[in-house]
Amino acid sequence: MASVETPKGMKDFLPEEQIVRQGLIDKLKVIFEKYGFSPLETPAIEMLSVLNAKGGGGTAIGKEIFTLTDRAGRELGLRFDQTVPLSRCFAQNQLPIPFKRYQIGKVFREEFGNKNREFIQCDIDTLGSISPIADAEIIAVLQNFFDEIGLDVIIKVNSRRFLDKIMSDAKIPEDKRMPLVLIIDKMNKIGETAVIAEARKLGVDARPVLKELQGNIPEDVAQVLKYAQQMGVKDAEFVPTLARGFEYYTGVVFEVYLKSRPDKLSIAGGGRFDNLVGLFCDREVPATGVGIGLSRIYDIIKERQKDRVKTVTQVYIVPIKTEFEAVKIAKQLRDAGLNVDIDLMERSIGKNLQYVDKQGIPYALIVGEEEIKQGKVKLKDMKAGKETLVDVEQVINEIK
RNA sequence: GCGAGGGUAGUUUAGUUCGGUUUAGAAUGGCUGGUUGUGGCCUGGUCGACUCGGGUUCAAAUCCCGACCCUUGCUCCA
Repeated sequence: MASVETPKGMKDFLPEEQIVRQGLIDKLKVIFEKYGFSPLETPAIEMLSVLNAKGGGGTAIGKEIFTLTDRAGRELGLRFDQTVPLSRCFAQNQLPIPFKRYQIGKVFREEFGNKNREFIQCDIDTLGSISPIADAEIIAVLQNFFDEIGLDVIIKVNSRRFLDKIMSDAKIPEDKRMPLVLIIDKMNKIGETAVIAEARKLGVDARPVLKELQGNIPEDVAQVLKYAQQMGVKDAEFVPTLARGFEYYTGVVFEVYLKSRPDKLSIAGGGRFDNLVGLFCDREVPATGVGIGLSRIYDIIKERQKDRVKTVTQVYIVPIKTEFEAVKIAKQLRDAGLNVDIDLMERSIGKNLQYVDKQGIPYALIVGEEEIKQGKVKLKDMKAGKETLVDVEQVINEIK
């Protein structure tokens, strides 16, 4: 027998789980489209040079890219996010601005911590606009989605520009700024003392920077929050130590955390990346967007999921020596938009009902010779245990 | 990648202390029968495991070494 194992960091999602995950995706799509974002799909594999474009992923991500080589010797890599491919795609095509798109797909990172090396990211981005309304819309989408799935979150907002200005005012050498930003980013996790200690290891005195951070809310963040509130956002707030790891961010940045676990992993993150698209073409294209960590959100909500559904089937047809008539009834129901399944195992009626019960299918449709004679079928509500003799039209109305 | 703890059927697990008393036991699950006009209960049968490789030994799931994988902390990020 061939061995059965999935590669490190890759896993299967059985129907029971995938139904939940797809439900989340469906909700996201509706909201994305409500805000005027259209679907886009880019390849999972990109030229390595694209993924490695200067400033593309930053130093941290460089080593995390899954790389491969095709037979012609071309150096390729699996996308580690969807923002870099988006920038490449936009630069390659003549697209009108603002270009608002969403993309839901798998991204890959060969990370140390070995957990999910493959995970789903749901991205929305707006290219071509410098308006704070564009950033506010992104935040509003986040609020809308997390409200809908019932997660209590906090949306932290800050500005890279603001951080950079403080750094340069404090005369932090250019090459130390990014590392220092990353240390400050850990503030709410490790605390101020540890941040100062780590910065000292870097050869930098973080104290004047931290002091400056206590100042007023930066103008760009204020603008975005103002519009966001007008759009109904209530959980967003200015957090001066938020920074985010990618180097390509240039302005406002935001990150979403569970209110109950604000020091844990973020479940969505994004911001302005006004220089990224410019790496792939001659003109400057301002941009803002967010990546939502669907895999992580699923991990959170799966624990509160109780009666888990194992199938999407709504009604299961149990023929009793009436297979020929039954398949036609299945077609009628399917044409009416129902999810219909029919016995393929030639099981007895008892075994069929056992199967229906175990799968959690809400209705069984018993199609016997007696019913056929009357031009009817017997609809069984599995939960209530009640049976009614009805015609096919009524079945459709009942289940819908 | 580093530190710590683990790895027994699809899943949860007994057995590992102190090598032999076990054809590795159970529960749950899969298939199937009791039950070709009625499921959830009951009951019979059946399927299915010691992560891999080496070593010690008369004898290894059990002890030793190595690899791999998992969990957790660090790290990183969605």
